[in-house]
Amino acid sequence: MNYEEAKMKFVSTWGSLGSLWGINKAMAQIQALLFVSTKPLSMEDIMEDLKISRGNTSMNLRQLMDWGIVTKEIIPGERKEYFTTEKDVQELARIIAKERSRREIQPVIRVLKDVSSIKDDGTAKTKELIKQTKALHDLTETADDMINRLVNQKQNWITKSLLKLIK
Amino acid sequence: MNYEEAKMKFVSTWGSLGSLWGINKAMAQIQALLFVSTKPLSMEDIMEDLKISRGNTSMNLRQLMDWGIVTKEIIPGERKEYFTTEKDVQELARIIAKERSRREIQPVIRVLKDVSSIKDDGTAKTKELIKQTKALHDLTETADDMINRLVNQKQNWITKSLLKLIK
DNA sequence: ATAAACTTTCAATAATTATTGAAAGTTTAA
DNA sequence: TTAAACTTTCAATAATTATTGAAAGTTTAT
Repeated sequence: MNYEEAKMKFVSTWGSLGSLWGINKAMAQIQALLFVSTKPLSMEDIMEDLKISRGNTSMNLRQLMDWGIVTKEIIPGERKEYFTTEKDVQELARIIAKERSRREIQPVIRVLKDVSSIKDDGTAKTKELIKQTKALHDLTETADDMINRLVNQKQNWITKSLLKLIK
Repeated sequence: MNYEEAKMKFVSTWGSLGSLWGINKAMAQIQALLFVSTKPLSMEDIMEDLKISRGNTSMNLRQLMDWGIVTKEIIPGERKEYFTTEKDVQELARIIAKERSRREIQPVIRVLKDVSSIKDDGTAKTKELIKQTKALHDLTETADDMINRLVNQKQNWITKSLLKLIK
């Protein structure tokens, strides 16, 4: 496997993994491309390499910037805008975890709280609904909290946490 | 909010959250419905409650069974098949984490390993590709391993882990 | 062996989501 | 102020994914 093959394989695999962290294919591929690039890339560069349209590139770059994963780089003397992504994997994990929590997990926690707070009318089915949604609420909230703690220990969080679990 | 409203709210929220754990809406809604039901439900029951077709119900129940989340319940004297879901949230989390790891994370880890193992031809771009995919490989592998350790401590894993992290 | 009761399969269709491309918008240089 | 260089927007379209429903398949009771 040569450089180009390996790069394409990485970009497309990372792209199809997008669903795992809740973003679309093009968005994940753009991020992957920037992630292994030695220098900032222009919109032209990205369009050409991934064979996607200008509009698509523009929209997905904007989304990546909203996530805080990609930043605009101004190169003096150049008219074009250039883009780079966060290169540190741990910082990347931190940003992604935080955003997913905010966008998807928090709203669900709120619904679970509402549903599990309905008035207990004494029937078995109401009791079951309350019990089960409460259990789900507690699990979701605790897991979310744990992940946030983990990722907010900026330095080497995974290694540290793992050590604590093993000992 | 009365029982029916609360139940529907829970089922539809959990359904739209399906994407978070990598399954489709109907599948997540069926699981949600079983999760708060006081008794096993038949295909009829599910179709009626969620207003989805027989085919859809059948296919999604099969998938839930493949995941190991839902099981068939034979009720003596009854011709119909009945279904129940795992009711314990921690066991549920364990199953989901394990399946997602197997289905999605492991294949990606393999690709990252392959890509990061290409021959270093000395160029800056090859060095960058190797370095970055190796970092991603290590992060992904360690995170996956950590999650597996966490969820395999069947009893109260979240609480225990959290305590270890706080102290 | 037959038929009723039930489940599965899968081609057709619908719904959703992503992508394009061209027009409108913006910025910069002269 | 003009025009070139570039980016954004968004309606139209394409691609993907989910859903239906009816025919085929299976099981059970008689």
